[in-house]
Amino acid sequence: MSGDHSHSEDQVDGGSRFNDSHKHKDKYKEKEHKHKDHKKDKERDKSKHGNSDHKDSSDKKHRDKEKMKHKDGSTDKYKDKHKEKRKEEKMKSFDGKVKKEKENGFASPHVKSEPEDDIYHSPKHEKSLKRERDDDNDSEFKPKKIKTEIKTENDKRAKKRKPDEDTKSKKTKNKKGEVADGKKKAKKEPEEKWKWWEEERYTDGSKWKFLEHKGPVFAPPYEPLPSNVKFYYDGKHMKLSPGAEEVATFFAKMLDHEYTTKDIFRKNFFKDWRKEMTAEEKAKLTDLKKCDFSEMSDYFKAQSEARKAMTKDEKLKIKAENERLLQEYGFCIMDNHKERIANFRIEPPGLFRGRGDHPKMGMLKRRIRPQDIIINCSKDSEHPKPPPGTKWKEVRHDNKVTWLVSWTENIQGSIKYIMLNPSSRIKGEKDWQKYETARRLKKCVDRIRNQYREDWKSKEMRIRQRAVALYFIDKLALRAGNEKEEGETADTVGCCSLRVEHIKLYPENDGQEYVVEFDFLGKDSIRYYNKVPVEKRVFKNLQLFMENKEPDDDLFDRLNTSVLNKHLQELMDGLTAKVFRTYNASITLQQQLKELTSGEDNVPAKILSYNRANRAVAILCNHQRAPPKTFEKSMQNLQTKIDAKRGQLSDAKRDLKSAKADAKIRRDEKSKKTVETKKKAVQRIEEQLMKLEVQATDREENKQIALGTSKLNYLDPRISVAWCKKWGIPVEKIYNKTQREKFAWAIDMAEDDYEF
DNA sequence: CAATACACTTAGCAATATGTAG
DNA sequence: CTACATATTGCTAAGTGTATTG
Repeated sequence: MSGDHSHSEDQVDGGSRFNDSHKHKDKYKEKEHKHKDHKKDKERDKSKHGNSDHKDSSDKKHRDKEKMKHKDGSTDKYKDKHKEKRKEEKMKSFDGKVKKEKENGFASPHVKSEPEDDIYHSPKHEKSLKRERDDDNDSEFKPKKIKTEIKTENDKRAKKRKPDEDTKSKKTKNKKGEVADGKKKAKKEPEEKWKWWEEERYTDGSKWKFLEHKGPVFAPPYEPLPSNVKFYYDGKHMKLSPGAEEVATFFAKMLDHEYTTKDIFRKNFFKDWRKEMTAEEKAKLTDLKKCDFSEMSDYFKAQSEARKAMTKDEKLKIKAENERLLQEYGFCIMDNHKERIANFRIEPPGLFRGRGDHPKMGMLKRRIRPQDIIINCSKDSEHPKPPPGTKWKEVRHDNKVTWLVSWTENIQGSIKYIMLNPSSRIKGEKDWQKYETARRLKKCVDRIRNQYREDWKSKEMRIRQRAVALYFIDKLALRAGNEKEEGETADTVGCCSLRVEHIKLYPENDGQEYVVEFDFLGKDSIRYYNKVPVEKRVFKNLQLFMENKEPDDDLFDRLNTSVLNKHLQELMDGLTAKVFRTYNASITLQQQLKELTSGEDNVPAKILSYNRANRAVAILCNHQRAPPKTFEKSMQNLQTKIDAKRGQLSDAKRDLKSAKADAKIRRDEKSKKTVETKKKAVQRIEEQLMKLEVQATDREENKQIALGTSKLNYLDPRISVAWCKKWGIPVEKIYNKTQREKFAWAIDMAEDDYEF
């Protein structure tokens, strides 16, 4: 870890900036909004600064500039965009249809390899290797053993696999045992956890050989309002057609939300609503302001009250029905194992609410029907049946992808998928692989850092830009920043898409030199605010990049994510911008744990240390949350508890003292015992008090920081597991049930000496 | 290239479940 | 038990990144 040099300090340092950021944010909050909707706080606050000072500095760096190959003065980029998403289907031809009888509601997967061979004839070579435990630095996430794989001749995509996975091919058939075994497990019995991480993985680019599922669960059909719930237009009652009424109810349900007051939201809604109206309705309803949805709104509120007030029995019934649905639709069979599906319900229709300042907010998200749905499953499985009287759009058998169901969503035209749960083999393998890639970066990060530092001096503008951007990505854990189409989404940026208006340069600030102030909205319109001192060369480069540009010009006009990633790919196999986030997050956790954990601490104190380490990462990655609505109150409650405990403690101490005095006089066994008991009591209370205090600290520090995202997505779980083992902390203290399921592989394989 | 299509990860908040104090 | 606080799960938008297409 020596290689992580000062970098780590920067990052931890970054912590203080976060507080600044929040102060800033809070101040802003007070100033600008009353805010009933905390979401709003995050929404764009275009700072007025940044416009003024990019010009004045322009003469300074002539020399710098002369050296550069500025192709032309223009700041154009690849900026034009227009998009129409539509996609065509492609069918792959597979022949051979073998249906197995069902078991457990699923056609049973072949239990031996023979049938497979029948189905997918012409196996070519393949390989697969047994994975090995990765406890040591050197291990790679790579198959170590060759496995049989089957390629279909007409499978066009067979070539897709990664080069490194392709390198050698050998034919080894060793599947049977596993298969037979797996089949048993796929049966009714709960199945002892399957350790997929001890098995070989596919190396031919296929994601599965057998896939069977029941298809999606559709949103419940619209239930028209009872006739006593009326809609009024311009004060007059008006009965809406079912189609128009449904859309109206979507709006009515959101009436309390602030965004129904937003112009864009209303405009988009009204436009889409009108599309659902009959001709007469369309003619009559011309002004949203004259629409009165209040009865509808009240009705839904009453409904939700009624739901809350349901008897236990009724609630149980609903629960049971949900459970039934889960059992029927919530699982699939993939390669001999029953696996949990993540999202088997189709998204119900409603009004789109993007995050931040979204140009499409309020648009109608339409209802998805069977004919919109593409099913993906294996040919030799029992295909899911569409609801009676309907048809799927398509049933395909593409084992180069992991999804079971897809459809195209109408707001952005993007594709939505039903996929497996994070606990599934297919997700877990990928996750594991992600951390292995980050660990490989660890081995060469010094080299890469040296290289980009060199590149700050390059005579080519694009290389300098690339190097400065990479520096930000590395040092500040910024996201890559793909370009987005204007007008389609909220205006947010990442590193490569930063604009001049998003940074401000201070040759000197608060006693520090070369300070860069970042202020922009990132993913989910979460504000990133940070002031960081940077190296002089970086600073000078930034001045250069900003020269003669307007605030809304791209800072890195000769760079985009694709160029950057191509470069990274050359530096290390599998390296992309986001690997830096994973790497820096994980290495920071490891370092912080090392630094903060103290052997003498008791369990709660150690856990506080863990949370603090986790927090350092969350800060680095800018994972924020709105302070919980009940935050103040809950802090207060905790404080009350603490005070009470303190009282208890002094009482107990007093008791102890008198018991001691008593014992001194009486000198008998009984009083000695009393002293011991009292001592114990004091100790216990002290411990409880400490626990509460620690809890208070933890909570306060966590006010607007979300730990979950980094824990789930950026921190190599083996670091946490190893830490738990090393200090004798039960892993349940760190990971809840879902998390333990997701990280089962890590919990099983990491030893106390694991090093990221 | 550059635009587009696609697949899959990452993200915060809302809804729901669970725990706990009264 | 209820009421409330807190933890967990669900939801789905919004990113990243690669392959395909023009």
